[in-house]
Amino acid sequence: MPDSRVTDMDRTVRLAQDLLFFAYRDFTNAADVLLEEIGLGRAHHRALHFIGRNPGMTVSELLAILRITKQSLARVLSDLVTRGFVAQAKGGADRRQRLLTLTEDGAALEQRLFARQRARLAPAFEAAGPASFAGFQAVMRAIMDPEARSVLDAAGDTDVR
Amino acid sequence: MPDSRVTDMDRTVRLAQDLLFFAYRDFTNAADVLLEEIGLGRAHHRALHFIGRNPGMTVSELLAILRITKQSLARVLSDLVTRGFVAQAKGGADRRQRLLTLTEDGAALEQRLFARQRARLAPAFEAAGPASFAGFQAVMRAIMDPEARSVLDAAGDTDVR
DNA sequence: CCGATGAGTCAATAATACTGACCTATTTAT
DNA sequence: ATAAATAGGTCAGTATTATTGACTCATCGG
Repeated sequence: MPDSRVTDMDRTVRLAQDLLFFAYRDFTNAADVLLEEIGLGRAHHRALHFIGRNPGMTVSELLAILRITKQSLARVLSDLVTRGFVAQAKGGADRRQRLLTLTEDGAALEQRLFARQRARLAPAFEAAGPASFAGFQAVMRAIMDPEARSVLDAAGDTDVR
Repeated sequence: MPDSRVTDMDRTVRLAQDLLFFAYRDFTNAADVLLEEIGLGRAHHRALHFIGRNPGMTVSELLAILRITKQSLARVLSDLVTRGFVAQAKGGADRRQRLLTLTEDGAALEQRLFARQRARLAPAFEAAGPASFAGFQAVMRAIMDPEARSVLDAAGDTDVR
């Protein structure tokens, strides 16, 4: 008979799997109704979010964050450019690059989508309290790839408005 | 000019969006290589996980957790039954129900998938410490639908082995 | 017995992703 | 100056996961 002991950490990890699934499911769902009205999908929302958060980012940087292929992003991005939500500008230092920014319309749309998710998240954070949020942040950072933590730290800098 | 003040909570929510995206992305990625070897997808993994966690659950219950349609689940479930990872038994009380359980093979596969995600999560939890985990748990619970919290509490009971 | 429910199924479609190949413009290194 | 590498775009084909809507069958409950 194999040793199939279940450790405390096993139980903790099982719980965390459930927590991640349900919280992420309901977090993403929050913006879905609005997205459907507008005729965009979650992939478009993700692109809007990260471009809004890192204005002037390159296509390569966005690809690295989303971890999808160039072809998958191409459709999403061309939708957003065609509909006037995202603008592309030639890079100053490197003119091969296309620096991505939200247009005024894009920023307005992103704000509306953001408001939906804020309505879901803000009460949760207020209920849990700042100490819990700090723990949440520490754990989430520890889960992700080290490279993602760097992106996160860099994003904070450009978040001034 | 519209009032476009950015509050502390706005910044907190923005950060949380990033945290949720990156942590979930890398958490789910952890099992992907193994899934591909076996020829299954993430949808199959989710089903295996929840059936393993709630042995004897009905198809309806699984649908409610995954929040997908019957048709989407049908393909996934029939794959898993055909390949001998999931067994269906007629309900005792209500014989219309099909009670879902993992077979021995299914439990073994789920263990292997679990091990991948544990390898990603356990070090993160150890690094963050128990206090942070408590905060993480509190926040994640607060984010999800109240109904999901009930499912979570119920799942804990059947997790004895 | 009859309406409601749990489950399964058919057909058609959409969103998101993939691989692999290829092209242009531009930068960087030799 | 030229060659290799890089940033970005594009074409064609395919896979996965999801959708809607309509329908069947078995079983449960009043």
